[in-house]
Amino acid sequence: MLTKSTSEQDKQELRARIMEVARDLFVQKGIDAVTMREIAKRIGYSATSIYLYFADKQALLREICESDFAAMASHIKVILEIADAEKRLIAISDSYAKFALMYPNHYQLMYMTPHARYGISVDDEYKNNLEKDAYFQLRTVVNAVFLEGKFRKEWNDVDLIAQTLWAGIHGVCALQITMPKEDWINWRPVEHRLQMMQTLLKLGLTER
Amino acid sequence: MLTKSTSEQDKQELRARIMEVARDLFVQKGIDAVTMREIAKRIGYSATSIYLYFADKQALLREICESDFAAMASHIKVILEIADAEKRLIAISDSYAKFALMYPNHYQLMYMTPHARYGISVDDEYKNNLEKDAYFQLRTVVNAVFLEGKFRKEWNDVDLIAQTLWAGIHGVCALQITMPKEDWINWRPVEHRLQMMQTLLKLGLTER
DNA sequence: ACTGTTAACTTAACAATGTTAAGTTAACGG
DNA sequence: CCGTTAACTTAACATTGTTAAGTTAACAGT
Repeated sequence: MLTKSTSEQDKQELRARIMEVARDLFVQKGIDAVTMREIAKRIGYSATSIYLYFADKQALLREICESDFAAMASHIKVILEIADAEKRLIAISDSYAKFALMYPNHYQLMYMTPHARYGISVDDEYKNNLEKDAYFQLRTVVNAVFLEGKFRKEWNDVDLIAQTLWAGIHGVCALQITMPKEDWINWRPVEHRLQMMQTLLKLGLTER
Repeated sequence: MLTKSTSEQDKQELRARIMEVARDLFVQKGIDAVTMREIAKRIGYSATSIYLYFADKQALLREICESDFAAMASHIKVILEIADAEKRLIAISDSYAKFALMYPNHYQLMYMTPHARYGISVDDEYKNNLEKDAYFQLRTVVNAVFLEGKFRKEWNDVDLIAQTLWAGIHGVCALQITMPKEDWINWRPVEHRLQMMQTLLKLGLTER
């Protein structure tokens, strides 16, 4: 406002700042509860300035989502270094859940918001990419364990296995985020629920 | 509009009609995308008339949710007649998933919307009630199976078991609803994923 | 049949929202 | 130092949830 972001770098920085502030607000108050004017005030510009950097609110949201998908994948990526495939699988599941519960609102944007409704569509760059696609990471690890012959014979569809594992962890996290303390349910600690889910899935997959 | 709803019965009917129409719109377009004026137009009254029957949009939403919780519980209730406890458990899980996938938008309102954010809080009448509380129904059946000694010894916390089972089924359904066809995931049919989830959980819970 | 009274309903209005169009002004090139 | 352009702002619009102020339908009593 005092000075204009004229250089390419300044513009990129301002763009990034808008995304940061917007994500914080989205995450804190919900997408529809955040106004463009509020975002603008926080970055010290007028509301309409945002439209110089993003086509509209939806586009802003979409970019935030994409960047969060990447953040999650990079959060998980270190796991892929682990040598033992089975340990890798446990670790990736832990890591996924940890991300979900540490950043519940990011997670909500990414995996609990009906994408079609908000016009979210992920760029191709994020698909089937070990760096940027968390599902692909999981599938890859599941495949490694599968190739080592660690699963019961009846489980021979790697995609099906990965998707079921995903659903299990997602279910625990999503319920925790949606109904964190509905008093009529005698909730057990989310860590216990996660632990149990992992154990059940593992027993079902591997024990003979 | 031509005639006024003066008798108690007329008023109740109009109230119910508002809820019906509003639910249809909510599930079809999302809560925030539906305007009071749109609901009003469909019932043939002015927008402000809705406020004669519901305090505000949030209150309307809350009542719809409550009524849907009851609908689900009643959908599940017939299951409780099944004599064999283990079969009852399978059936309740099938029935839950069936409801979720048959009425994805109801389900979304009920179990995938952060309740706090929309000020949803369920009336006491729906809690710990075998007629109206689906979680309580599940917990009851889990308890019956537990008392028959069908679970492995290490699983001795009935709430924990029920919550983990719930999370498993919920995870499959919720992912299906949120990302029904994201093309970069090689989705297996949701029926297969459900089947596998149930099998894994059962193996983990019962097999020695 | 008329007339109040009341409760059901409508219209008008408000502040707030996303977004566009029209103005300003800062910065850089000459 | 001036003119052009791109960055930014102000003004404005249609739409939203909601409230306040009006209208009118229905029923009760004469």
